[in-house]
Amino acid sequence: MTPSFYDEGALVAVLTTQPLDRALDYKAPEGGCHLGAFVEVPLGPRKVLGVVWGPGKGDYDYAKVRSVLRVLDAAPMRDEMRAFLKKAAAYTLTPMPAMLRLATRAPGLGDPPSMRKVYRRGEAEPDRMTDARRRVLEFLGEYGDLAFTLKELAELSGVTSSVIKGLVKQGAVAEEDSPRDLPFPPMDPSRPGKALTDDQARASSHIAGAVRSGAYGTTLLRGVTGSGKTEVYLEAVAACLASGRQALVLLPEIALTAEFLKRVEERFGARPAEWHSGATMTERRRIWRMVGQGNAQLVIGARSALFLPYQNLSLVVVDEEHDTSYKQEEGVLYNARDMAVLRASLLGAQVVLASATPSLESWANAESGKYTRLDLEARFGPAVMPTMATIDMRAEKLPSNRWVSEELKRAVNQRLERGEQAMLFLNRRGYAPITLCRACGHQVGCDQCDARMVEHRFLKRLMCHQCGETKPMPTVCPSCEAEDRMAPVGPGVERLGEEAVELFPDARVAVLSSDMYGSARALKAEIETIAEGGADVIIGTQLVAKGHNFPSLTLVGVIDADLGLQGSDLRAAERTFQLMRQVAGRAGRAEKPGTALLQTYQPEHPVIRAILAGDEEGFWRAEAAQREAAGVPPYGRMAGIILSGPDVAQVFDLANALARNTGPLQRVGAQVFGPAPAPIARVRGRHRVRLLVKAGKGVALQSAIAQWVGQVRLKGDLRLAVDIDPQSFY
DNA sequence: AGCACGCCGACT
DNA sequence: GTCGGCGTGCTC
Repeated sequence: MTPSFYDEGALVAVLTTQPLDRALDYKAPEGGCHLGAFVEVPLGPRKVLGVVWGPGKGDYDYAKVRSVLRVLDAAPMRDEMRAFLKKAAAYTLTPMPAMLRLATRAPGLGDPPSMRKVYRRGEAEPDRMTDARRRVLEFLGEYGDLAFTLKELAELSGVTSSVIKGLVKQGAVAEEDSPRDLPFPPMDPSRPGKALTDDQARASSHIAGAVRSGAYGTTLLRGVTGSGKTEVYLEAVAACLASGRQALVLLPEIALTAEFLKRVEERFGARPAEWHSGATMTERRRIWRMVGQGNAQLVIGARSALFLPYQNLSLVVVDEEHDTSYKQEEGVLYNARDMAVLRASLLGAQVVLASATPSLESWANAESGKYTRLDLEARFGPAVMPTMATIDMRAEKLPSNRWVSEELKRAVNQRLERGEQAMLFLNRRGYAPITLCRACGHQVGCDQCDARMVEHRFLKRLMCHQCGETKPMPTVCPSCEAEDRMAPVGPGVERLGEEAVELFPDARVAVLSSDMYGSARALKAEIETIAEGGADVIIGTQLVAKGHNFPSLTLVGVIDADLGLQGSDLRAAERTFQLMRQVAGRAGRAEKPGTALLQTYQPEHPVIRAILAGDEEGFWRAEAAQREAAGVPPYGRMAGIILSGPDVAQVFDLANALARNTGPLQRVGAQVFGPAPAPIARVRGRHRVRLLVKAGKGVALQSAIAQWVGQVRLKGDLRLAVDIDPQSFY
């Protein structure tokens, strides 16, 4: 049993955020420290953040052991959180310091609570009363004992700050210090929620009961778009909050919309803590501290919100659980959906995985009984799932550089006549995916990566979708120097937008693509304007499929339904199925029934047929059988090893050395494939080589991989990253 | 991660 | 002779 308190001078092991491979011994500071305490320790000439991780090992020259400098003003990290970080690190093969960095992603953790001056009504009366002074005092009188900042008070009472300063001097206004990081307003779970159908009520009371039980459990909440998944899990959140415990709702970053937050605010009467990449440093610090003090009951956040220091977390909702953005693809490679389940299992908390189109992993876990499955079949309100049909593009005789078939064009025109919206979906950003020289056939590629550059006419530049590098559109071929022979090949949303303007001259056409707006905020504002009727024809990439509501949209045309089917990715079929279902789900959400038309060259393809038939169970079963036969996830295990460095030969030498010495892998019956150049073989000037490891389901893959890659030493600028359960195979 | 130490090329 | 390149190693 580890002691939970260390007296002054006792040896403690401190895990720091510095990339050392183990915790270092320190002496406990004056006054001692708790296990899990956030501390500042000396490391060489610097002071660094750390956490008291346990008793010191005592294997270091005692004369050299230094003392913890101070204990920070934050609640100690809980045992459960330390266990979570350890298990997550072991699972993802991430060094502990990197794991701790994830859990301390807020600035100024060591600072004392930051204060600011606030102003309220004072005891005294001013010597002379003026108009401006009267306005200030009347305003403060109206708000009783509330305090305001100088800026707020000046603006709200319509005076300059010097008037207030004058009143302070005379004691008519009191100036006091107040902590800058204020608690979040309490949520009120007793406010009435939306009326639930029987189906929804059953689901929500099941989850609420599980939350109250205080035991771990995961529920897969499956429901088509508009079936009321959000209402159901918000009721479970209400039950959790009502019992005085914390709840977390994870969303893909893009789905963290004002629309969603408004619903939450309406349900609980106050704004929850919002944790996302756009949050300012001040907001981050406030949320981190308040979550740790139990003064933020509900957090709505993107994946990293899972690493906040909750005190009594009892429910984690992972909305759109199939969304690939839950997988962090840089730095610490983790899947927030899986880590949510891990954290909850250590806590005795409930997880709700919500999706219209679950991942095959979650579907299989429900099939095997690891998760409880709840289905919401009835669509909320009068709308029904859209009618779906394919358009066989083999029969179409489209002129070159045209992508919209006659049939789709007619369908769009029909909607326009009725004053409804139509959407053309194409999952390709930019104007054209390829820029080709008509004289020599040269394709313009990125100088830093091996990716082709994509023309963005909107930006008047070529862009690399791998590294973001841009360059001006060349007028002379970089290869054969022929003049004015560079031509765009293939469709992108911008080009499709041009075609739509020609085909539908009287319609307002809007192109929605993530790179066309300066910020996520601007993009979300634009989506809202369009949803409210600001456009007749919407051209969009993948982002339109995620969570947003277009009430008068009744037709979705998928320009290239085959796009996701090619390629070697084992999840290609699943992705296409999910994306098509989600896009189709955009149509006809309100009173008007919708139609989805899929342009395809492979109308007989099993995935396309499954989408049309709406036979989801059939699709999952067929897909599951194929994956089981191939021994791939979720019926087998995989890991990717990405080696990178500035010199190709060196990177390949390292990869070959690994591929030759697979002893630790063979002992567990795992196979290695490769080395091969990664699909994008060069990114930002670094060459990338990939090895794939495949193993049986019950295999201790991580320890075998750790032993295996531990055989090589990384010299110079070579990097090795292990990706457990890779999502994309890049 | 930083920062020091140390071992080889072009300068005063 | 030395200034400085960045490869290697250490931090309790």
